[in-house]
Amino acid sequence: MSHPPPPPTADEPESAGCAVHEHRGGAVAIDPAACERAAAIFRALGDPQRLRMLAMLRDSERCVSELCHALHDNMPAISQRLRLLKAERIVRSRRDGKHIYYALADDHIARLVTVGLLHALEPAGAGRPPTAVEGQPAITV
Amino acid sequence: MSHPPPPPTADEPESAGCAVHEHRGGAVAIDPAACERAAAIFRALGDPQRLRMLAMLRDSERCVSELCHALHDNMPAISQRLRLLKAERIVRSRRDGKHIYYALADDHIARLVTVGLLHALEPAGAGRPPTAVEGQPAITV
DNA sequence: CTTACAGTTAAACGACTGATTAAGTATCCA
DNA sequence: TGGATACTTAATCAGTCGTTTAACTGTAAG
Repeated sequence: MSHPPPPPTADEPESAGCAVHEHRGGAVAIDPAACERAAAIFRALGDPQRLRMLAMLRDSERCVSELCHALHDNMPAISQRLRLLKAERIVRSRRDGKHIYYALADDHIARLVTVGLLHALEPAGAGRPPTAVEGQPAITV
Repeated sequence: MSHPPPPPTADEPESAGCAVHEHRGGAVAIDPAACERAAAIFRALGDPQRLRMLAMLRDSERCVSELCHALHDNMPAISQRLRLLKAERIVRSRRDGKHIYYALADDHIARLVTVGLLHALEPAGAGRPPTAVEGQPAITV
């Protein structure tokens, strides 16, 4: 009792209240806005149906009917997913006559989809753990 | 009316019912299990709080108290998130006395986190669109 | 202008998620 | 053994997400 957890104020006090035995410097220097945006992208990728769709679009652009047929789903469902993906600027759309063609917005998305799917295909602990020693060079992306 | 959309049977008929004007071969050859797994990973990354945590763990392993302090959140909340991440085999845990240290499970996760955050930092359409012409070499990851 | 095709939008509803509070487990030290 | 620290688990509950049905918009063809 007697020390309720401090409400999430957005500063970085090294004061008491949280009895951590021994702190490293606390290099939290992560841009919150970037986290928010990246999480939104990941969340949009975090659905099997949407991911399948994106995996298809990675190869080439497709119109909605094609996606419907390939994914065995009805048009409103596909359209809703496309709308969500477009709102996150993950896909682009282009009209051609009666058809609307969708494609990935940029290469980064394609890379994310590919890396994710590759990881999913590999055995459980394929990439050896990053050895957790601080001071190793940053990941080269 | 008069042609209700076929219920999602799990085969791939090129029969009628879906009036697509002109199909490409339909190279849907995406492993559904891989999609499911990859989507699960993306979904786990798709939360700002969890992503911040993973961004910290990318640098070095941390115990729960450290994460609580750095992220300004209470322990059960952190613990729940860690549990979820561990269930998806995204983080590993190691006990040392009274403390439990968490780290990323492997390099792939670190790469995904890094790529996602980098993309989020860049301006809107930084990676030029992948030109959508089929036949270009596969993305080299 | 009317019909058919291609796609979007709206609204309702069930399922899942995430935060919170409280209680429980595990390890160390005196 | 008792207490304190470090962390986990359980249970509740509000908010969010995704699917579904139906209605609506836009384009081309006759």
